[in-house]
Amino acid sequence: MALNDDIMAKFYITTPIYYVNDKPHIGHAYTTIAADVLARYHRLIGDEVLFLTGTDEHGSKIAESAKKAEMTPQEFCDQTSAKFSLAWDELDISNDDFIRTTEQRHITGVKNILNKLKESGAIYEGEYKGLYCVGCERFLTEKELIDGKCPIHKTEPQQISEKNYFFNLKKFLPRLEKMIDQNEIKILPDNRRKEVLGLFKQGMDDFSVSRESVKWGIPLPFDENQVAYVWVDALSNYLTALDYSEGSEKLKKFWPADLHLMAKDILKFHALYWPAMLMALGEELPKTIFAHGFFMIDGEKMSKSLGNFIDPHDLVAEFGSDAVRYLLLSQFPFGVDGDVKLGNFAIQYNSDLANGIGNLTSRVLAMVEKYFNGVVPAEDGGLSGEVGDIWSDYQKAMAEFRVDLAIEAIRKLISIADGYVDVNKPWELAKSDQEKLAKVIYNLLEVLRHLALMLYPVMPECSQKILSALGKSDFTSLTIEELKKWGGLVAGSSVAKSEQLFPRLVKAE
RNA sequence: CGCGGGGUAGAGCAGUUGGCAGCUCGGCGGGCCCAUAACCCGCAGGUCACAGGUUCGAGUCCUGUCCCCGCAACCA
Repeated sequence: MALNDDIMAKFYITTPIYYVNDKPHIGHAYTTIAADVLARYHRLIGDEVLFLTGTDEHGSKIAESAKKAEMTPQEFCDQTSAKFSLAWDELDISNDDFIRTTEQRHITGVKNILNKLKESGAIYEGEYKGLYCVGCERFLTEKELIDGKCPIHKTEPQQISEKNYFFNLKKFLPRLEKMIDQNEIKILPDNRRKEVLGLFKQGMDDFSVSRESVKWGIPLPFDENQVAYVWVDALSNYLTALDYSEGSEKLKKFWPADLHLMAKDILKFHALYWPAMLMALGEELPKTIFAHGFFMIDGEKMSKSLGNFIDPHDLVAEFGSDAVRYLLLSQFPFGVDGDVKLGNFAIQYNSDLANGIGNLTSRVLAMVEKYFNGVVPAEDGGLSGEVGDIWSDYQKAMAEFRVDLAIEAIRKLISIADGYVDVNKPWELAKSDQEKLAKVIYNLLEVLRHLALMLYPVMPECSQKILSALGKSDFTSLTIEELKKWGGLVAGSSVAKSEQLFPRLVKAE
């Protein structure tokens, strides 16, 4: 976040690119929604945002899957990649770009990167030794073997070695360790940072950047018989989306990335391999790498064998996009692992969204209608202090990428407003004190405006509905300082009733 | 002794630098009638996994023990 709110900053945020060997599931959605919330928040505070997501489409697994589906690899990728795009549309994801590793701009960029790495001397030739199964046409690990044989073909794999190119990771480790240790490159949450620092102590080997046996990939520019190893290919997307080359305007404008967001499983690649590659390239390192946790579904790990992957599409169909975004992010603190009980979704939907946001909006707008014919009746500052405090909490949370705490702040604001109604009893004031009634209603309306603004990153649709009921739907031209200032609503302007934001779900118990 | 995370109210989780155990949901009791059978207040419910230790004081720091879960096989 910009320390100085009146200077417009850029904010480059990424999700991992998702591997198209799989359909989008709730885990992909979690990462992407979180990124979207942060991207939208940064737009709200006036940053120029580049929010990137996309799909990772190379590798022998893809080629195999395509074969099974009787398609060319490209057709297969087109089809699955489209499923991700569609899923993100359904969830109102506001990504500015969607990169696919089979796109020409990516292929060109990766070749630029590989050439540059080669020229810098970071890449050297070596031998990759392993157990190769002819039937599978790939290397197997020791642990895949059953009785020393390939579990699929029941044959003993051959011990062979192929020529490979390696990246000289070790050379960059001392400098990288120092930078991470001194938080020049921030790794969050803090326990993940410690985990990464622990890896340095265990020691790490150079990694291979190419494969000879894989055909579906990007050929090395200096050796056409090899294709780029999946991580070199995939990680590069953060640069190739900026048209990585000497004179790229996008690169100048947006690099380095402000935030690489991902789940904890691929932290190692982002915290070690990627920065080391960037050092070799002579590029700046990402400012922050944030690895969030995994979740379990009803106490069980998400896995293919258990078949408990959830399709975000089904959730959206049941609760709506806004609610899914809210519910997923409010299950547990952002960053740690947590358990998601699906049965709680409907309960929480009713308590937080229907009874909370929906009902508050409804009761306030109904009172304006009833007591003042839908006209903002006065101006007052009765709740400005409380709202200011909530803004502080909210912005602090967002600056620390703690989306869950931002939601917490929103909940608190709703609770304040509900309590304010109860204490002031507008229905009694209507009979005794019109002047005070006008002020009370004004304060509630103004709270609604602030609520809607804070809601915008998390639930854009609901936010828009509230703002347009208040006649404030166009806020993009205003700075955050202007927006969050108390008194945005002017006496005499008219307010519409809103449709039910979150219809109550009938408990299916 | 592979590395790491964790065991706090019926459920899901917070507890920052040690200073009176909190939040949400659920349960029970009251209040209110503007609102989506919504809202507000109060109550009950915890030996903070266990055993030691440091301290005026430990959920928090130290030592040990037990249990759960990740990482080496798909996977955010």
